[in-house]
Amino acid sequence: MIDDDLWSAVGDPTRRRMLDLLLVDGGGTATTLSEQLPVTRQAVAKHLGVLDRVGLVHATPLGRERRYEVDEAQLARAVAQLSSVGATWDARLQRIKRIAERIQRQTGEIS
Amino acid sequence: MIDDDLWSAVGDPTRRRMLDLLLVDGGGTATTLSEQLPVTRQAVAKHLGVLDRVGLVHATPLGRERRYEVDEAQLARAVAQLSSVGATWDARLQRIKRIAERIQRQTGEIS
DNA sequence: GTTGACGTGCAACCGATGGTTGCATTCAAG
DNA sequence: CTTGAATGCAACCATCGGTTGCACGTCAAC
Repeated sequence: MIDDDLWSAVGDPTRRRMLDLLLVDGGGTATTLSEQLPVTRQAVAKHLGVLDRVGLVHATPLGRERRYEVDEAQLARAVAQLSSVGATWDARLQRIKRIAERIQRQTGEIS
Repeated sequence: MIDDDLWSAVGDPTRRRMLDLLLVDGGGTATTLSEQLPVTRQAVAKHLGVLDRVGLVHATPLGRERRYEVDEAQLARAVAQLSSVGATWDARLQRIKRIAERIQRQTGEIS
């Protein structure tokens, strides 16, 4: 079954870009992330809270800053669910297509 | 580039279930969908509006009802984008892992 | 044709959420 | 100790998913 919390966490475009930045930079703080994003630091902080709550990132206090890093295992889980839903729809599409072809073939035989 | 509108359209769990129902039933109306969902007809109607606006479904007035069907090509596009983002993250994760291994190897050589 | 039932559309309302601004707090550095 | 950078907290606003209520068509049956 799919985890709606994980999906909706990844569903927000800003959070997706944040995950991307955290991956390429190998971690970051709310301030450093907000500098590379079109939103304020506070908005980034809220998003980090959401990502933390579903376990996609993990915070470590470092001096006066709060460094966040991606939890690779959890992100891998999220990726797996994405591809799972995609595969389901893909299968349904192909099934519909097969049925459509079969019906067309039968109709052809009848007429 | 990724299409945020398409993504956020399939980002909602109710809309995902609606797409699923439309696929297995081969189409439906706001009323028939709401009977198979834990939300009201009006909520379903709003979601159908969203899906229609991004081209994932297509409506055809039929007597007094309004029948909706999935636009397979557009859904295929959405699936492609899902797997695209997933692949990007997957690649980043593996790259990080490779770098980590290399650093570990170097550290091992140094120490 | 009227009546009634079914399906739809529109509007108002509510709670959650993504976003903002502003301010208080903490901690490193001079 | 004071200053500046980083965080945290609170209030506020717009949007969105969801609801209820009502008005408008349309099909069918009397």
